[in-house]
Amino acid sequence: MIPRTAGAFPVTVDVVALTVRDGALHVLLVERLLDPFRGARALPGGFVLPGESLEQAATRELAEETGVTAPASAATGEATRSGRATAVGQPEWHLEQLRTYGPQDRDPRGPVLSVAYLLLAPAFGLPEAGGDAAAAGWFPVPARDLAFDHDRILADGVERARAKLEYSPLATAFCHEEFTVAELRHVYEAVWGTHLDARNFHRKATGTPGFLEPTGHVTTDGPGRPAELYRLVPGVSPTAAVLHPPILRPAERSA
Amino acid sequence: MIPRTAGAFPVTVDVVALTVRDGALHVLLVERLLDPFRGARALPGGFVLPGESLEQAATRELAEETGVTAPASAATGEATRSGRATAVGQPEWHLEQLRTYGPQDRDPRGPVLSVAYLLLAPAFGLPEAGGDAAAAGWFPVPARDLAFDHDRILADGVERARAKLEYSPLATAFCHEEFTVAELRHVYEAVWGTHLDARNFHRKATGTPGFLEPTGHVTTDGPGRPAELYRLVPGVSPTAAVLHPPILRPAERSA
DNA sequence: CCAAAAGTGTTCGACTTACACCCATGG
DNA sequence: CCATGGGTGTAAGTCGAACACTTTTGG
Repeated sequence: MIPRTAGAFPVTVDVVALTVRDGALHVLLVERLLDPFRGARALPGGFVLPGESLEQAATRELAEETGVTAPASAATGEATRSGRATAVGQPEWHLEQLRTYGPQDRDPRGPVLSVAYLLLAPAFGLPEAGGDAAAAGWFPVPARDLAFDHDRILADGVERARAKLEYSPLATAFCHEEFTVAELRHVYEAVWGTHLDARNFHRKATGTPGFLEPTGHVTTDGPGRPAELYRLVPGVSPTAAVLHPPILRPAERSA
Repeated sequence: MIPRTAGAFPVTVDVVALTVRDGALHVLLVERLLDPFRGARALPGGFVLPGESLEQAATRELAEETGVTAPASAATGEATRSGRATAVGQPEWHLEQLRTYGPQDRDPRGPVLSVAYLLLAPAFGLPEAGGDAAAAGWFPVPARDLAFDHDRILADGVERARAKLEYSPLATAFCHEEFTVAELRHVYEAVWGTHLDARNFHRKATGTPGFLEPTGHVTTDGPGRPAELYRLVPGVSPTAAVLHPPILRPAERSA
């Protein structure tokens, strides 16, 4: 039924896993144990196996290479799968398709198609490396000299994350379930690399409908007045929902 | 070198080709001559051949099934290929990757990966059908009961186009090289399905930096004062550039 | 009491909107 | 001259930026 002239291509998934640590954006990278690019750093990823969906392949490769796993019981949206990592910090995930690269001129072994995914998570520890990779770790963005065309894929993933912070509740994907407005603001500042006015941000974030819901709890960390804790309004998808009005980055409005 | 457990997947490209005709958004559809879904309407597309890039496959399938061709001499951006159709109206094209679907549960013949592309062009006539398709034609959006998962792909493409009109010069891709402000406004109105105030739109469009450049020419079509002709500022990519401030659709600002 | 962080009120300027008004052409 | 569409001026409302100010904790 499928024409004989049609090519069949090996397909890989590569995951741009981003988090905010120490006030800066970090990406999850592995060191390659096998050729090609042995010893180089790369995005976690690998070949899609027969019978798998792309998202299944992405979560499987992430588990094999970095030890981060998500149970199959996770709630799943249209283009988004959310899970809870059973590894260390038990953070929630948000996985979103980025774009597809190839198949020509990106792998020395021959034509390979790669479907890139963007994963956003709060900071958590890395349990172990495994599979075809060693020394999984968080590296500050931008990272350089990655294997294959991963420099470009990383740049595309970071740009997507930056853009989506503006008009979606995506920033909450970098926070734990309950968070303060200041923690949320630190996410915006880290991803955009800008400084935001704490007062105006507080009013804007709490005033945007469909975004933040107070939990009634407070934190008393460090000096200063205790902050109220918020969560994303239940039922709202951090990757699919749209904020009105948007949270614009300062440079945006230089007309 | 590539592990034997890795699957190899047939890969197709499907093109969501949009244009504005008679004040409404239309999509280019073909009638399938072969099973599966023989006789059903579908997006133009087909299998990627060995040695091809995804964009090459997209333009080849478009040419085979609809007769619309673009020369290889076209200027090419990062994720965007622009061409000039040699068919009838000689319009410029803008091709942009949409997203990837599959490989499971979308083709009765088995797992098939499909990379969807979004093509935007000014209205032009369709020369002929060919290849595995007949009766290529423009159909009003939304279209229903398309083959495979093409209903969803079309919906994703239309939503992408609607969103990108706001913050990119994408609307100019639906116009010929020189166009009036009213023609540009009709594009926004057709894609969004809204009415815009002609006076305010004129000021906004001509006042946004990096968007419109007067050519010095005028049109004298029909009654009324002749309109000045504009073009997109040279060197600006309709798909990649960002407008500041954006052209927001009216419903957007209901806070 | 003081430092520090959370949260509120207020002012100013930029932008959106609605619409009055003028301009230039065909019939 | 008048209908039609192109283009500009202007005033009211809305929103974000900047920042003074109050609140609530720890030392």
